[in-house]
Amino acid sequence: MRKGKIIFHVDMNSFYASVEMAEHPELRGKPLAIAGKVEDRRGIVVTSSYEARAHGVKTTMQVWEAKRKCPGLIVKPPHFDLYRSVSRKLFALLRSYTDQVERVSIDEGYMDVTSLTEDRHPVQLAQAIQQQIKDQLALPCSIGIAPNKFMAKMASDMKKPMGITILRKREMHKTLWPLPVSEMHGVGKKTAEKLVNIGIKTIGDIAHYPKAAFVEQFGKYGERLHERANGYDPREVDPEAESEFKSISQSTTLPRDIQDEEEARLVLHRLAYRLSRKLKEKRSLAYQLSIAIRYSDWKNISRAKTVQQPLQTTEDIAQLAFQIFSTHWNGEPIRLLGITVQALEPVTKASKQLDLFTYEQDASKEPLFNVLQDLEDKYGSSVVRLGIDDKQEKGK
DNA sequence: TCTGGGGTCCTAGGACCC
DNA sequence: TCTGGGGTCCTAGGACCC
Repeated sequence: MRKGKIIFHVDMNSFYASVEMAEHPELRGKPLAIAGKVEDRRGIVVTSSYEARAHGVKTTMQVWEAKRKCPGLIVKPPHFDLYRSVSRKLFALLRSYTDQVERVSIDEGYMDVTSLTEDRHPVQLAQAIQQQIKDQLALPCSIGIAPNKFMAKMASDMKKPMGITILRKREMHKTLWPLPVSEMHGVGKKTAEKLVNIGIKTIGDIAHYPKAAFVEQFGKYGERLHERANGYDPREVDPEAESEFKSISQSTTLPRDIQDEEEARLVLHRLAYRLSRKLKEKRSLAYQLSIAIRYSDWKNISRAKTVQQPLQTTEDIAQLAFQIFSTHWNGEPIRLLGITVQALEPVTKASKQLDLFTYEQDASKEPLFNVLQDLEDKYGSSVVRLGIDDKQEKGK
């Protein structure tokens, strides 16, 4: 006979803002927002402290609007190197309890603590972890405790900051099922609308909907939603998952829309340079490249090409990206350009006739670099990811 | 004077092959 | 003499997540 598993979901509260407060105690208790590129249209709130949220500050809000809602708001630029380094310490701390730790992002992860809870109550273990994170990193977190990943994730969301929540299967009817579908992890704005339109308003409504009919309407995705709503989620905690990346991308929203092919070429070259660096850091080659264009009306297109000779250098990536670009750009003003590489392969396995192990020269020696640097000085560099600890607004 | 950047997974159609 | 089925690869787009 087998007992079920016990899974923790550890979710840092308001991570970037909390790290800043840990680093700068004078900020504690104040309304704080982290925002990139305040000077142009890319200047939006990445995350904010609970004090700021109390005034209505939200992720993705423009800085001027956030300040209007919260006049005392302190705005700081993000320090990603710092956040990454704190994140490494956090996960080292979690791994000191068990190697069954899966990092899902800079500020959240799952732990399979089944074996640790044989002689220890899960809540007591969660308290110990939470307290240690507080003591050593001066950071608040919430921990969800449940028999699977989905329920643990939902649980960690229920009490913030510094919450510990157990979600049991036998109590789903009063904890999980009354929640609106929009609160369900995996249900976004579009699906929530569709569900509500056919009378499915709560997670319980999903759970009780006839499964076959649900799968018919929503496919494989629907099947998973239905299973999860019923408390079933077979996904294992996978410590290796993070290293099995499938694509790498670089994109940038331009400070102003551009309509000039030469400017686009320079931007693509700069993206190619960064992408090439990432590929080399990860010791990978790519066999597929796609570019993304967002037009000023927010229409997105992507165009891909698979190649026989693997890509890694700036010049190879830039050349192919520009070739695809020039055949597919419709001439309208461009808001965003991006390059993604896929079909990746470790460099060690790749054909060795290609001299790809050597790194390119430092970028500052590239003749194009100065031009690109000028462009960047003029336009600013790319920003960051948002939504740390925030439930992204799913519309309502 | 709207709305960033980096990912994953799924679907669906067409090409091509046997 | 209007008619297959299965498999794989490639491409484009969309939904979702943090």
